[in-house]
Amino acid sequence: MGSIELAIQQAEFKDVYTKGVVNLLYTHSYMVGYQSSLFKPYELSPEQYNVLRILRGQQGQPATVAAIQERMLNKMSNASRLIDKLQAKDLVKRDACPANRRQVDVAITEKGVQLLELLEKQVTKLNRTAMHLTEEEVVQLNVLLDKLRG
Amino acid sequence: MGSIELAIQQAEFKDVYTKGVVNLLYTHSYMVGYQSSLFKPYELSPEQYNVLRILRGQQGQPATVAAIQERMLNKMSNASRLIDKLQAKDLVKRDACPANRRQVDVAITEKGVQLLELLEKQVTKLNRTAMHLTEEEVVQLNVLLDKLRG
DNA sequence: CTTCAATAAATGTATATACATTAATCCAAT
DNA sequence: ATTGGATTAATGTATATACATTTATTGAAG
Repeated sequence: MGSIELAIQQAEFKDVYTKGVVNLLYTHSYMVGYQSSLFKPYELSPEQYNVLRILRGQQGQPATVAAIQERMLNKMSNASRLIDKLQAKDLVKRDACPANRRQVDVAITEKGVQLLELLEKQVTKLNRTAMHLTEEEVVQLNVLLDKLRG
Repeated sequence: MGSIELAIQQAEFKDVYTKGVVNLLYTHSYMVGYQSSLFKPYELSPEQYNVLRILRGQQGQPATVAAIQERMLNKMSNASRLIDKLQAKDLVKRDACPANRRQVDVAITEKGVQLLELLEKQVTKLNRTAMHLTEEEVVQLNVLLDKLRG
């Protein structure tokens, strides 16, 4: 009996694909649990953290709300309101985009950069310790996940 | 540039573990998107579907709310209210547990079994087509995910 | 120039989730 | 038998999410 069957106390799966999906959902929940507890003291959700990372990846360039939405891990979440939260915490700032007044330029603030740097160290450490895999196995996992999505 | 970097337009990851976590979150969102659209016509969430599966796995035996909670994929979600929803749709029923009146026996109804059977065929097919992996690769993925959680 | 479809972001609204608290019941110790 | 801590489920409450609608603006076609 594999460990996913044990974890959710299911006797057996109909097929490996179904098992794979359940395993993916369950493992996701496992990792998000870890991350959330790390972010909690800073009142940041995992996706908020991710948006800060996206913005810092811009090398100082701002990004439009739509561009952020596109790069978010959870495509369905609401970038506009998520940015509201980050702005309320002074981690990002919004500016009217001069070239196109429909768009809004979002950029990470100095405070955001500093929080991100602080968190990043902890996240990196956490990811290593929470994933009980060797580097080679993680590489293999990445290959499989990339292929999975086609 | 691997496909996860392309998908979220990120230049490069600091390390493979961080990449692995992001890849996991992103792939999860990909699969949930598929599943949700399948369940949508039946006004069922993926976790509600999962609870129906848990109950049917009981071979007719009811399960307590706590037992269901334990086996749910998302440990943090609220089993009690989720069961409310299923009960409102006549897919499960609640009965006082005679042995221990604090507990509530939850069981799948005939209607629930029938909906589950209908959905299961579609889910099985979807899982196969949405996961662009061979059987061997899925087996490998399952091994890695099980090991990941330690 | 005016009109109108397309686009970008924000907002409305319903539901789901996370987490704390409450209410009922059980059971062990006195 | 009574008390008090532990357990079980339900509920309260705030926030997040999913999805539709609205508002403002753009740019192309007439």
